[in-house]
Amino acid sequence: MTTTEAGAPARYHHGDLRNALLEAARALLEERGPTALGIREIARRVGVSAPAAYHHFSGLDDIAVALAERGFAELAVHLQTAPSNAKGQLAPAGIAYVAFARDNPGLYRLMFGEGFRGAFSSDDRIRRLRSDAYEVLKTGLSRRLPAEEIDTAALFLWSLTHGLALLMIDGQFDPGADPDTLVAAVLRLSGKGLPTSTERTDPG
Amino acid sequence: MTTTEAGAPARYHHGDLRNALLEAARALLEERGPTALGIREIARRVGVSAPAAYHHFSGLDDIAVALAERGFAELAVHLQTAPSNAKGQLAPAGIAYVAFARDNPGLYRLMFGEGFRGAFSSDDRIRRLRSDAYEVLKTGLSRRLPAEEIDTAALFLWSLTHGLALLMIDGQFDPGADPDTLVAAVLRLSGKGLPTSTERTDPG
DNA sequence: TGTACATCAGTGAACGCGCGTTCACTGATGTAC
DNA sequence: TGTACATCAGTGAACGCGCGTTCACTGATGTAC
Repeated sequence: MTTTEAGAPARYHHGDLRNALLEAARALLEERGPTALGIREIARRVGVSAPAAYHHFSGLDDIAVALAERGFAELAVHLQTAPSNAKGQLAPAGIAYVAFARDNPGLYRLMFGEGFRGAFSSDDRIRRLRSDAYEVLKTGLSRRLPAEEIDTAALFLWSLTHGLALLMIDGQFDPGADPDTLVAAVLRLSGKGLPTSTERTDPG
Repeated sequence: MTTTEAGAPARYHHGDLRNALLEAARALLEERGPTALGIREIARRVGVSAPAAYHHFSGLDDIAVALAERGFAELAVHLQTAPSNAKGQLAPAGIAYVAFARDNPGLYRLMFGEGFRGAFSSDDRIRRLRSDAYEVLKTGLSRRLPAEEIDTAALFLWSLTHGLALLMIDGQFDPGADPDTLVAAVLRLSGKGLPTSTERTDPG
């Protein structure tokens, strides 16, 4: 009965093809990036013909959307289980956020539309998932900030973590020996502000 | 003699094809994104055969690199001429940075590798340009911060502006009536820090 | 001032590729009786 | 318990497309004498 496990010899019906396709797609995503996502290559990796995928997805865009959905769901779990998030501290969640992106760079890029901008912008599922994530962030901030500052603060935090995550996975700078330490140091500034800063904006 | 201007009737030699190709490529970039960059389409827009481009570029990757080079050069000018940057204030430069990305979203994405990750990561010109930009940022900070804090502060600022720029050009949130005001408000937090923040990191 | 010629910057045709998707099909499964 | 049959989940072949790039070529340009 373990024949279904490892050395399963090409049964006609796969049994869990939808899942298998998504997993293969995800591996492809991490190996070659969102731009390289393709139905034929995904099917090839699963050992199935390309048209078989159409019994489970309406097309390539649909696969991309499903991957992004999984990504957002995982990210949410990741953030909610970040240590001491419950105490109202932000750094642990920020560190977890960046860690997720570093662990799943291809997926993270896909989640933000790379390669599928057209498909995503017109898809309500994606829009919903992103705004859900954003609401979680705002809720976290609501414990610590007056209502009228929450929107700006949330955008500030999201920008910082999103930017840091992307710069890291793009390899845009030398992360030093311990990337996590660097992330923590940068996030610490989000509480302290830049020292001796004196920016003013012109009135008018 | 003005025949060379507008209604120029298909001369065999173009005269300034390299430039024309880059400009057409840039328009394409903004219309359809880095993923849609293609030699055939670029040549088509200029009204020239595709192989003609090979007299000026070694291939598609080379065009992308040239575009990114122009982008970084323009961004640098944009930042250096930001109002009151000379006074050591950071907000104007930050606002200019985000404005550049908003004005050239396709180009900005390309500059950070979208669609040409492979080509860019192995290209020294790009690497050099990015680290040049980063040095400019650090120099700006050196007027206001002790040396040992500059690296972290620079990464903090770059992450914040990069993230904010991308979230804006991706249309990830409602920018409200005046996007510039929102950007200014977010950047202001980079000096103040998040109010009532008390994050600590565990020792060990 | 005129002409031969090297060089430069275009051309159209073609190659080979891999893609997403559709089609008519067939093998496997499970349910009704 | 056995059998007919609907349904589901695969298959291989094919379509049409657009791409990057190469090739042999030709028209235009400019320089040497």
